[in-house]
Amino acid sequence: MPQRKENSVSFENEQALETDCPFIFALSLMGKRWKPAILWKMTEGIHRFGEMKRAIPPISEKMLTQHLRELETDGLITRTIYPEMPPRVEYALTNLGLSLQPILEQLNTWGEKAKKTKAKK
Amino acid sequence: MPQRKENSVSFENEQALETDCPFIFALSLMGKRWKPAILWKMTEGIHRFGEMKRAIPPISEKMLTQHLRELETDGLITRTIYPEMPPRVEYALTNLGLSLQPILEQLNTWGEKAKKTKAKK
DNA sequence: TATGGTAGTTACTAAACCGTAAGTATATGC
DNA sequence: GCATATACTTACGGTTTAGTAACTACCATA
Repeated sequence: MPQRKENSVSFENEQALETDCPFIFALSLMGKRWKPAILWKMTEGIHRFGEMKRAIPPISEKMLTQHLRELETDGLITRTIYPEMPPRVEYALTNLGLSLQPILEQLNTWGEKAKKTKAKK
Repeated sequence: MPQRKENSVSFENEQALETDCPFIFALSLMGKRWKPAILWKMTEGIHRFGEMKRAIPPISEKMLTQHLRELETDGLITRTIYPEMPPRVEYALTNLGLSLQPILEQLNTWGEKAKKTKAKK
């Protein structure tokens, strides 16, 4: 879904970095654009497309769909369709997604500290 | 240095996200492109421009400079110039930068786990 | 028959990012 | 006088990402 040309230098660089550094691989899964916000909201108990759209105001439907799909194929969330009318689709964190939570919290705390440090200057 | 047009929607979205989420703010400081790799190498004792260039092979000089500058203005590293010939410049982690280290390690561990999870499918 | 609600998809365009290659300054060694 | 070394800077153009707006499908209700 990230529409890369497979022979571009950027593509090759990214491959190389992700291959020999699990940390960069981790960031490629959860560190992109709206993904942190989505994961955050999910830990707060938000599970449906429409709810997320309202909870993360400036996100567009396109971006929300795209990121949810990627999180799904990367094994961080699951997607369950309930064949009702109007349709209902629910997203839930997998064990892998859940195991990220404590790290998210720590980075959050670090971010607060960094913000203060920066503000002082 | 991230050359944003201040009236673009992307710019406004990013501002909004960083303002109300310290986590996304944190990612904006250390989660971009080559920054993790740079920070990683610095914790391993690499302090000079040329060393980093060699330690992170596919990085270009332009990107290395750009990221070092951003890390500096964000308070994660310091830059010290020694007026010698040929010139010598040394980079070091600040306390804020150092305090990131345990989190980097955890994300690294998580990345390894995620990689295995993905490989199984 | 028209409206509303869910959960999307698609085409188009604007913005941001990244890599390449060339150039800067200074001094030492050959 | 030319190459080498360090640590950059700049212009340019291609690549990638993000946002907008319009559109889809299904059924229930008024």
